[in-house]
Amino acid sequence: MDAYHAAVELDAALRSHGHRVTRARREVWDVLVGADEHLSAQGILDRIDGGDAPINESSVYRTLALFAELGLVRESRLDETATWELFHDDAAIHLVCADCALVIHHDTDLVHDLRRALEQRSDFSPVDIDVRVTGRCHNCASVGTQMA
Amino acid sequence: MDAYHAAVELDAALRSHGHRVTRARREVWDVLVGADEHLSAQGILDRIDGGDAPINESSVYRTLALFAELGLVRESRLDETATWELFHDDAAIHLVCADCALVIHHDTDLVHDLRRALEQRSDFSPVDIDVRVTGRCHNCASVGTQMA
DNA sequence: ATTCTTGCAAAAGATTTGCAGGATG
DNA sequence: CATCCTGCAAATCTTTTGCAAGAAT
Repeated sequence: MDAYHAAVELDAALRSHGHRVTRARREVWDVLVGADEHLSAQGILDRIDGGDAPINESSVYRTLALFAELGLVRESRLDETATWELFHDDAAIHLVCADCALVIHHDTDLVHDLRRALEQRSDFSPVDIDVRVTGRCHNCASVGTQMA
Repeated sequence: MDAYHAAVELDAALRSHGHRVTRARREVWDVLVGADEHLSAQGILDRIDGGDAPINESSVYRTLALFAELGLVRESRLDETATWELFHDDAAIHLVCADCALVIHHDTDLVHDLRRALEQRSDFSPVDIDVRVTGRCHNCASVGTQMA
């Protein structure tokens, strides 16, 4: 998503629900659009500080809550602190290295399989599927092997 | 797992790693063995209070951290507060109702499939797979239908 | 102009930590 | 009896909230 379309999307999403377009919201949005990873509230703040005038912590939280409500972002609680990323409706799952905390995005249609399987249950209608795999990335795994 | 075997397992796990068997650890363990759901630290405390002398909050946290380190329990962060349950190496995934917060445990070997698929990647060795599905349970889904 | 948002500071809630006394091996 | 654990209270950290001033429509 390029900057122009990102801005238009934010604008439309906000206005169509009667919300105002403010600097805080644009800044947070820009950071999320530019991020290749999920970011914590602090991570977002840090990346905004690098720019011009700072945005207050609480404004970031309020903005993220609003974005989530509008379906623009998704909140994860993979770790002790919450993180956010742009919403994307794909089959990505997260592979988290237990040693170095590297996060790999991995696409697999097993998520779709799982969704299909769940949809056949009469007692639960799935909406959101979140898969987190903990393990060891290539680097950390090979370090462990050398020590053995 | 009956009470006898549960006690023996805890005893062995602790002693084999040089840790002592204390009342706090037994109490927390008993609660977890008897629980049919994941419990928060507070939930564990509440269930202990019902018994005899109370156990301190911080002891519960320290105990849970130790249990997790020994692989006896698994910590989840499905919600804003962490919850714990006995470790069980099965294919259970969690179905969480977005409306009433009901949690359904669902067994599916798609988790094993996913593990197998991941093990073929050269760059990541999976250890733990955690699947959380948000959606609507039968009850809440039918309420939504009636309103439409 | 009106009402929505922000910044600030304080509050709230969960989890962690230091330390002295008590329990365990 | 030497050391590990616990309880207590205070600290820490993330997230939330009230309120007056500032910005957007």
